[in-house]
Amino acid sequence: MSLKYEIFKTSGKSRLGKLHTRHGDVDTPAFMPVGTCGTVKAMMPESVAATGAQILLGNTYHLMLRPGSELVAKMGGLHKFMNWPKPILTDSGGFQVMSLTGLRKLTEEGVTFSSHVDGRKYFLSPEESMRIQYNLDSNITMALDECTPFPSTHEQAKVSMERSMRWAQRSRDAFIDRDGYGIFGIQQGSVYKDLREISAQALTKIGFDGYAIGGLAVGEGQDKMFEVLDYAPQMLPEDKPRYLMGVGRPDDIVGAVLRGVDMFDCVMPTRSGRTSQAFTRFGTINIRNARHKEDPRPLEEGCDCPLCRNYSRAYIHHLQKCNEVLAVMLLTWHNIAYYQRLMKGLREALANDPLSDFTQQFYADQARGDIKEL
RNA sequence: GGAGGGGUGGCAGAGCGGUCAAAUGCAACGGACUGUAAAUCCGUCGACUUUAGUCUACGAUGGUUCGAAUCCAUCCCCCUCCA
Repeated sequence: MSLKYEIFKTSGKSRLGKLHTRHGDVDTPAFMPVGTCGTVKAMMPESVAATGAQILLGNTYHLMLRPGSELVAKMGGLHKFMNWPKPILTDSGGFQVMSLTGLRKLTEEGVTFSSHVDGRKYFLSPEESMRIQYNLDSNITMALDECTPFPSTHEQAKVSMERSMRWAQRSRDAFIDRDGYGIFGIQQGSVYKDLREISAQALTKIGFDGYAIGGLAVGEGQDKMFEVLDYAPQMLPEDKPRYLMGVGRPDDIVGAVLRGVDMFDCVMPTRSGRTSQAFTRFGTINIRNARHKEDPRPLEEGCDCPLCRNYSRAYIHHLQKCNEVLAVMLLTWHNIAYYQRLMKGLREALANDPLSDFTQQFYADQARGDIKEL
């Protein structure tokens, strides 16, 4: 295999590790900010790096439409194109199979999308997804899958998962091995344990550099998601990174790390930054709320992001009310910084047992968020 | 002085006899957001009670009418054009 993964220490089901890629290392547990269209919305790549992020997520479907993977290749690859020299993982388009239902047609061969931009038709097969991600120079290519929607009956989830497994094989076959690059398979099976098991076995048999858990955080709720995570990670090879796709809220991430997950991505910190929700040690804050109008305090005491270092809640509230882009930029920066600080805290706790001290403090702090005066 | 056009909920602005507590937008207040069709979407927005309902409301007063934001009279303001 072409991607090296080291596990330094485990604590319960949790693991402290490091993933080595051609473009640098990634300490795990890791959170990957989402940069769908070749940019983390409202952030300069240098700023994203300043938060401590070591790897970004890009998207096959969106970059295929604009500007096209050939152009990105011609411009020297996605790292150079977007000025992000560190590792990049690209989603295969599998999430769009679910999120763009109605704009796509699914067959055994692949998916035909009617572009949400101009209606033009695009065909995405496992082979085509591999070719595009190769063009993008992605360090971690994701197999093309179908993110199974929730709720799905056992039968629907089975049919969907089985196709994803056939596509996983085709993805693996079409993937070109290179040093410092790798491909991850994606487990499906919705909330059904037997299907998750079959899926895990199929993927393990094919053999990947890492294994993702897909089809979660799609509306089933945290309780059900944790039920699945109580067993799903352990079904996957122990010596490879495990990536929970699209998750999540801070407490989702902590809960998943405790259950043995190593990698995460989510639009939550960036999207929330654009919709005035800020994440803090003491829970979320909607900076648009009137109670912040005359609050001279920083958003989060002790945070070293530019927002918290230099501006008051009153000022961010004002910027937000005026629809100023700076509000979006600063809130996004803060949220990404918060997520990276959370991951760093988890890693440090894992390095210096016991992890339970950290998680106990985390849950206690989050609970205090109910006190609105904070 | 002459001619004309207006005054509607925080603002702008529809409505021009009943289906009007009054469209729509903005503002205000709150909520949602999980591999990004999202700087987006949803709700509330006269008062009191709340399935329902009661009361006070479209410059002011009086009138016509079963019924008026809508028609008439008077008054008070505002705007445009001509002297």
